[in-house]
Amino acid sequence: MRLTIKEIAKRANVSITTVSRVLNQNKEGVGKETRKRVEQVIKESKYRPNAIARSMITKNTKTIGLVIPDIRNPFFSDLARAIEDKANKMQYSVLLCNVDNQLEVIEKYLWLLIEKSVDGIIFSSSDSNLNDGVQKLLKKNNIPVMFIDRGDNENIFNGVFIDNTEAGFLATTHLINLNHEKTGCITGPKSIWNSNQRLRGYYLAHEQVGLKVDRNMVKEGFYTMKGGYDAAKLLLRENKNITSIFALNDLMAFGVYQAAREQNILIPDDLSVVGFDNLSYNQILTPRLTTIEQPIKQIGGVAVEYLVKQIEQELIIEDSIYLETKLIVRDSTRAVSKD
Amino acid sequence: MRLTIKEIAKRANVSITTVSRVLNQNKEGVGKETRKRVEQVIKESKYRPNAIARSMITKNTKTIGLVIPDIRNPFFSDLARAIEDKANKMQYSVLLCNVDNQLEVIEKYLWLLIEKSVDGIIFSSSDSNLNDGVQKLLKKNNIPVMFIDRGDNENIFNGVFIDNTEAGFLATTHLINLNHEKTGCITGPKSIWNSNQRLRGYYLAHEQVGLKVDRNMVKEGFYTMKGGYDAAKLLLRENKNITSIFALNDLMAFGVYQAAREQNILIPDDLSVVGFDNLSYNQILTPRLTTIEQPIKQIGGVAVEYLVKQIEQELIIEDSIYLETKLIVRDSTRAVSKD
DNA sequence: TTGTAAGCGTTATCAG
DNA sequence: CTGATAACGCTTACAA
Repeated sequence: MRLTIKEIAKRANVSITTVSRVLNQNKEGVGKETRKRVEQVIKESKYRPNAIARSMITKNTKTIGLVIPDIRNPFFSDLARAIEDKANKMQYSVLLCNVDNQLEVIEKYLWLLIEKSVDGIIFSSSDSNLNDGVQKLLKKNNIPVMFIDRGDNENIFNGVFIDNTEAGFLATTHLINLNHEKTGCITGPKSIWNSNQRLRGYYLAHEQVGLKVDRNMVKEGFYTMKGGYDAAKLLLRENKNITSIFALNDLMAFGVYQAAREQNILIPDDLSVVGFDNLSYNQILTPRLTTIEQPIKQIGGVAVEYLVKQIEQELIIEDSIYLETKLIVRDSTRAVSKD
Repeated sequence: MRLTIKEIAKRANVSITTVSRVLNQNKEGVGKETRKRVEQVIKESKYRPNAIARSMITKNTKTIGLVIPDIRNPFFSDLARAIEDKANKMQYSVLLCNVDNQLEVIEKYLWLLIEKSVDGIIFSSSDSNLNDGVQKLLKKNNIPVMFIDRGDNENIFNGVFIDNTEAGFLATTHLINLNHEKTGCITGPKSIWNSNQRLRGYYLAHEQVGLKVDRNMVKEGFYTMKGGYDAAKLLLRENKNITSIFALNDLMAFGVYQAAREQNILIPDDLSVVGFDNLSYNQILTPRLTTIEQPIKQIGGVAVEYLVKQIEQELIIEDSIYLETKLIVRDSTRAVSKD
């Protein structure tokens, strides 16, 4: 059986209270000699306090739930890593939940997280609205939640975001400034809010300079490589005069590269491409991809930080946090000569 | 405050024991009427039992720790996903631990997992030997451990593996059969056992046909894209007559593609490339990469399955499990004409 | 079928 | 400075 505080107390010839004090308070409450003896016994016995029992009293588990669509998506693995690092630094552990954007799975997991008494939840899912029941449950159980990347429409919970519209505008304007008048756009799933925002930026950028966007120029690519590939093929087939493509995430931009290569379309000579996310693994692409950088590490870090603030200071974060994006111009975009 | 079983008992006008019975046993022990009433109250109150309190009694947490180098490595995110899926199906949650192959971090995390009383651990790290103290601790606390991908030299714990030597042999033989007599090899870190095994397969394949391997033909690529890129450049510079490269994981093969493209070396015309892992995201590569398929999903699934077996049946798995690999021939390898 | 009570391993309260 | 003792919210004998 596992060692308990009781056994340590016995071995050190003190009360369990004293052992507990040694375990928890660093300075006061225990005589120097006693402390030394207890510490010695703890070390010798390789005793570790039972966090479960501790949680019963303290009402915290030092654990946060991370709810994301799929850890295999490199955007989310980058994010998960950032979150885990920061959480770890702040003495929290991370429970991983892949929910595939499925409402039932999300709901099931949230119930589980409640049962397991996580101290807080970091949440990112396409479904912009949490199931109503779960929402109330989270509120009722007073579990702090931070959204990242993808928000809830009703702003019941706060989060860490970027200005997707602005970023979409930025990327599109970059292409327009390069004289591209026929820019296709490959979007994420229609249900995902941030994709719609980025698309909105794309439209706004065109509007601002009086450019009209053809209906055929916008295709849904589902935020996947394959989706981007398929959408690019459609785009290239239906629009002979297309000169550039704005993919609303890097994954889909990869798909565009693939489609272009298959059709012997040269990037950037024949086609300029802009992505979104600046995933670490897009280094592999030749030519290097021009893209919007999301401060993923920072997003994760800030999310944890504010979540812990809410947890420990029982503070309510009034507003969502918005972090800056940046256009990173590399080699996949080039100016076209004006007609 | 959060609802407790006591409150539910009060509301349903029964004892907490009865509520507990309704919560846990599905068929017996409670009268039909009573059960119905209690279930009704539970539902209305949106009551969820406190898993922490339950764990105190039952001595299990329905949680497993997943210790891996870095979730951003697509091999490990594929694996993590597989593990999480299977664990979830078996009613377990997954605590994520990125340890970057650093011994202190590993040790710190294992202590944490012990404190948190995880029911079992799935472990993958380059450092082939666990710290001795931790090893004993795991044994002493009787925590089941399954290794995956990377084992411990001393076979103190079992795991799910592939035959890396055989797979390395297979891949190399494929190239040799294609008349490649000058095949470079890009390895993982020297400290990683599975890389050494794959390299051994590479040597064996050459030996078998009486081919000598030049010292310059083997470079360390550290299992990273950048490492593969650097190693490929070295390989190409130092060996003018090289006709193929075997990268000991796909990530490094990506780096080889990049280096080749930069030097206008055509794959497979000028250079054949074989990878290892068959990561889902290597679809992006043109030409499609010939590689060794690791049954990642199965590895994760089996690891969880056997871990849970150990946990629930308190069964000791006698031997490690070895799963089959497969050579997937695609477009990155081509025969060279014999001199 | 139902309920009483002990106990899981801690922390917190209060007394000595 | 130290120690008894009561909680925490459940499950599980054991009793009725």
